[in-house]
Amino acid sequence: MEEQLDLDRVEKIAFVLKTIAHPMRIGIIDLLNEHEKMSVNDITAYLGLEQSLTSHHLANMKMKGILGSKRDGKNIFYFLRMKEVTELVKVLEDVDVIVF
Amino acid sequence: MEEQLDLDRVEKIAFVLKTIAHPMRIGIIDLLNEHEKMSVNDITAYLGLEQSLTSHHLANMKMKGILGSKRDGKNIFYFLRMKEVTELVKVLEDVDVIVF
DNA sequence: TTTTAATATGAACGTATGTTCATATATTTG
DNA sequence: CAAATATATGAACATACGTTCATATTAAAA
Repeated sequence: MEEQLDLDRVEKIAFVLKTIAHPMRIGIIDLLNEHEKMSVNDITAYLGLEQSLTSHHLANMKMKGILGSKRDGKNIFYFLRMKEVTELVKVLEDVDVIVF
Repeated sequence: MEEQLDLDRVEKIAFVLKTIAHPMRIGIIDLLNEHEKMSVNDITAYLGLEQSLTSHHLANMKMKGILGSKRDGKNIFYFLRMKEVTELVKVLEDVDVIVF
């Protein structure tokens, strides 16, 4: 029936979308979808970014509940906490878009 | 196997996510998912925004291929062109998040 | 053919976001 | 403990984005 806008609801949804709406963060999600957990170093290598930038992206997604992390010796391993985000990627996999 | 980052792919996916990652744009998608087509006036009323702001959001999503529009007299009706976006909303519907 | 209604457009502005760089912290190894 | 390795942090900066406001365009109605 969709009578009135549910602000909390749309804000929540937009919040998650906003958090993952970045090429490198999609890359991270893909990787963690196929690897269970992964060190910052390995993620950095895969993305081809600077260590610091990768770390910022990871911290951001962790803070917002998308990822989790666990230290093991010198390494810190990140993993997917909000598994649903892989669905988002899957939905858009075959969509065709004109990117600017 | 996920051996190397496919930049075009993640950029495409991020592009769509970025385009819809806003509370009011989620609201618009919901509305057009339940109504087939809708005038700017009605969308504006539903969202409780200024006419101009609604128009900007609509133009943005149209330009990027998410929406389409068709004039009928004084009115312009918008409709969903990229139907897949409703799936994105659906996936996040029941996720629980701490929004800041 | 002037007025009203519906919508679009574009400049201006503040805020949020992504990136870089330099440095800090933690853990292991020699 | 000193050095090396892995990661985090925070300031600074540029750019992108959302919003407002004033005005333009288009179509219908009076």
